[in-house]
Amino acid sequence: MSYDHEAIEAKWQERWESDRVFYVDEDPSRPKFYNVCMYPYPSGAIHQGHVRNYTYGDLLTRYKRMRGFNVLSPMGWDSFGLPAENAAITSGAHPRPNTERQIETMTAQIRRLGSMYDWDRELASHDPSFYKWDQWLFLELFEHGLAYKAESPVNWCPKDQTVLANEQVIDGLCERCDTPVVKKNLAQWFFKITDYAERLLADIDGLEHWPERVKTMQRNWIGRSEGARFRIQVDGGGEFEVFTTRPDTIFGMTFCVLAPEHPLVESLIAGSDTEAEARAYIETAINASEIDRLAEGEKTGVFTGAFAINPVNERRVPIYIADYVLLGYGTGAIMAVPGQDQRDWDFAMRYGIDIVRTVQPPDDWEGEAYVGDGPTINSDFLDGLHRAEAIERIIAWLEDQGIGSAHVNWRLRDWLISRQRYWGAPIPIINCAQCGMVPVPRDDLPVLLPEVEDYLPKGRSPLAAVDEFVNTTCPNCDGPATRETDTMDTFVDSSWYFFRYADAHNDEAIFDPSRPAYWMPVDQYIGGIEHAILHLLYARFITKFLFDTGMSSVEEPFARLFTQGMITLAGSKMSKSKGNVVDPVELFASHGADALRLYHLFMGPPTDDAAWNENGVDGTRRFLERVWRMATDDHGFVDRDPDERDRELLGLAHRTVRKVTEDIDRFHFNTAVPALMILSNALGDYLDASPREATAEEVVRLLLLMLSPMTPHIAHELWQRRGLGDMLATEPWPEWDEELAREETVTMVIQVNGKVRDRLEVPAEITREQAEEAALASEKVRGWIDGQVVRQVIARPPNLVNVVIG
RNA sequence: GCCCGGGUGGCGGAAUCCGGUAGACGCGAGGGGCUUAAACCCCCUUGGGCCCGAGUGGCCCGUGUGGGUUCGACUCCCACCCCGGGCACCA
Repeated sequence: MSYDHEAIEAKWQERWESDRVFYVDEDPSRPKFYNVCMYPYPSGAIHQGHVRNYTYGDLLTRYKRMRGFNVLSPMGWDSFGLPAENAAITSGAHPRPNTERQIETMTAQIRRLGSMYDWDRELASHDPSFYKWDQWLFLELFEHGLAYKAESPVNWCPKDQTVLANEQVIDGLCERCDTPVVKKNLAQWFFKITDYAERLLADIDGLEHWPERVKTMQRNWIGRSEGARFRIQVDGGGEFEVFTTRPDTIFGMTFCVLAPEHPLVESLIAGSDTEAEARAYIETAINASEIDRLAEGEKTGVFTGAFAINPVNERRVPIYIADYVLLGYGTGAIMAVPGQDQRDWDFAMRYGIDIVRTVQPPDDWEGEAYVGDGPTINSDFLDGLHRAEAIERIIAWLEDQGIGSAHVNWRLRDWLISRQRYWGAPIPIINCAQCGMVPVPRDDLPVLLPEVEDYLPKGRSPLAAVDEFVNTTCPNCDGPATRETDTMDTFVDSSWYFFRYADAHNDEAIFDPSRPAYWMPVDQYIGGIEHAILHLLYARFITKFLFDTGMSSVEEPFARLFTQGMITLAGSKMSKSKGNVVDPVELFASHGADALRLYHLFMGPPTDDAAWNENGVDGTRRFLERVWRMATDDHGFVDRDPDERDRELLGLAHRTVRKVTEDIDRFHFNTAVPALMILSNALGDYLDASPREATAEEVVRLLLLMLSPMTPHIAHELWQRRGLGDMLATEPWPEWDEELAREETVTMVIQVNGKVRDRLEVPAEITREQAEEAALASEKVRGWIDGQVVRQVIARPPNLVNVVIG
């Protein structure tokens, strides 16, 4: 190791910090660039995923800075929530000191990477000066009718002992610990994200610079369905409402199905012949974990003993209970049309229920339920109409009868934000026997999270056991009252923290709107794909809410989103639990931050998962060693006029500037790095011959400028040593000269019938005629043509000529 | 089942957007130089097969499979297979 990375890296990290190179303020005279990497939760040590993330982020910070932008790149800590709390429990330490120690360690490691931030804006969500504004935001939402408490079946993780948002349940398992989630009926706090469903969906179209797959995932999650809602009478009294996307098939309704938890069920089965059977079925269905319930298979159900009246034809149809109907979607009850729905078909076949087709399938139709379009049949006044028209007619009819109307249904459900865990922001509500739910006055914020001895999860919030926290007085009537003891989901913190960076020390307000008005939207947001739905959807929702209340100047928080791939080793994601981590801290010591950064940039397309190669960092280190040697060795420069070799090398250098610039702009870092390697290899060859000082000097200068955002420490050190300046970071990004970048000769490929038969060195400005002539004059080509007719000559000077013979 | 990605040497990958030299660059491997020796460093070879007069040589095959379009296809179109991810009894 010929260069001392430890010394150089420490030196420059110190310099950038003491010179405050990356600390910024609003500056209307320059274009702004707001660059944010998703803030990490303080796990205690950075891993290669962080390194990848921050390497990309820092490259962009430095590059955009050199391109003349006023770049804000802040850093903070997602320090509340389950991961931080579980980490504390594992280590036996209290969450607060444990979290703060971990933040310290990670801060040092992030600094060691040489990635630069405006640390003056650092924030941490467990800090009362931050979560005070979570509580403020909660009150805003509450007062706008967008935060409410309701009892409903919620997802409960038995291991973490808390409820989870729908978004945190993956395949019926807890997102955090993979424990099967069960349903519980609990009174919980929700944010009414469904009020924003329409806008959250529609505005996805405007997110031009978001990955298509993230947009698709959000669209699916929001899940808009158009159809109708209408009421159905129960024979003998009572009614229920159904939602359908196919009201045009209503004449084919031969039974109805209610979800096992549907509130009407009890009165239907009470005293019926099948009561015992029904109760047993409901018991099983409700107690089944989500994962069992979702397993697609035989449709099962039980007859309630009651009948419903089909409103269009007065037909009496049986009402069943079946767990393939979900309480949480639509109305929890359906009209079943087996002729036009495969699930209903399967159910009808199993229980011997009539099937009436209401859409004429094609003549060659051999399937079961027909879901395609066709003329309506067996449907009285709808007969002959196709789907769109039939839907319009039947909705008009339902409206006339006063029993239903057109309806848009959403898959998206309200965001459950209360958690029965210690490590979060207390919900700022006081319950008073006289006044009901009373918001904590804003002047009394923050509601401090009490320091407790016992913070272990036990099925209800640990705060409930703290009398001095729970017992308070009502802000309204001064009578005795109790506090809410649940804490807020940590995703509440991350849904607005990027606004706070713009005005991080404001203790009068969540932020002064004029400050994020300068920085927002985030120009580049970088993070993992795992946040495609949860965090990004919540952040979009809260941004829209802040927009509506005049706090935000933008409706969408993130103009460009970049989702990086995972780092894998031996085929699986690097993780401590799998024991296959490669510790970045060890590599800082052995190879240096620059070599590690460069390897991350080089290893593959940033969006793709990348397989870790243990020798990869050796390779990038070797490259940096060569750059070091070339820039520091005495090469015995020759005093001579520039010749062909100089022009060629300079031309390559300018072409490299062009390529690296274009590649960085489109996030193709993995091809920008090889371009620099090629240039440095060419420079090496050049220096071995009879180098001319002026040429070598210029090429090294360009090389260092381009390396500056990628491997900043070594680039800065060499820049300074060569007397090019004192602070490379503030130099402008190099321009390329098209004239110099032009190649004088190129290799022209000669094909015969599309196969390469010869290669000629030709001037770059060769004309079509000259190219054709040269091709036909080629010895090798003439050998192939020999005796055959040349039918066509396709010339694409200066790269290719194809001679078509035969 | 539906919706996104993707399939190229021993490995990561390049070329794919916009059809025109497939395998850049790096890793690994093999050979050689330097060295008492090793490390470092440097040089050469490295998709598969074949031919000869052995060169600065030539031919054939080759980008998941099968078709198609084209003078020309890793690239575009159709069908299929496989891998990864997302959604999913959503009415």
